[in-house]
Amino acid sequence: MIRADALGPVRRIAGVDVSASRFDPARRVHAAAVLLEWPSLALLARAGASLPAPLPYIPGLLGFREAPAVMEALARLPERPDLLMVDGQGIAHPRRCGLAAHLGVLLDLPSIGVAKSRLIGAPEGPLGAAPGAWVRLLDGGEVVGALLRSRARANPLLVSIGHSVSLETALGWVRATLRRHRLPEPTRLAHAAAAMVRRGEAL
DNA sequence: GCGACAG
DNA sequence: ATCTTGTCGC
Repeated sequence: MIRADALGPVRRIAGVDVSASRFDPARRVHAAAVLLEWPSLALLARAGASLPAPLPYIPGLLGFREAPAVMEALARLPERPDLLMVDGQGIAHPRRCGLAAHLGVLLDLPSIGVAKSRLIGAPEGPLGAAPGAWVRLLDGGEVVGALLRSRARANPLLVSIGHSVSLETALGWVRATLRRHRLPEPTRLAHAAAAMVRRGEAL
């Protein structure tokens, strides 16, 4: 995986997320991909895919569980995005291979991980209370990501690079796609879409 | 051995 | 992740 910026002009941003029911005997993983236009953030397309989970949820192995369904959903989009935002970690992972890094490499797409909670690492220091404040996330002396205060009084987002994007650029894109919610639009809309796919509703 | 642990 | 509506507050 490439940790430096290697992305072209960004016109389309895709957001992906997965939803699953713990009671489903088929243990299906429902993935959704949304395609947004930059800079309007207008919704261009949505697609979903449901596949049986290859394995149960195991911290550290999320990529193997969710990547297949996510890749199928992305393949069903009418166009390939220029940038991918994923609900999960990028390299802020024990072996630097979280879901976002996993997907970025397999698809060779610039990718960013936007997780809602921490898997590994520790903040370099206290995080400011003001929206936009951020602090680096360290693991064994290595910078693996950042905590970003996207909204006042909301738990910070864990941003980490996936593939072909630097951490500075990743933070820039996350902040650029934030609106009035805790999660950036690509991930927020993908989350809602994935829930619809799970319920069998039309996108 | 004891905790921690994305979704 | 999911079980789940309304409600309190900015």
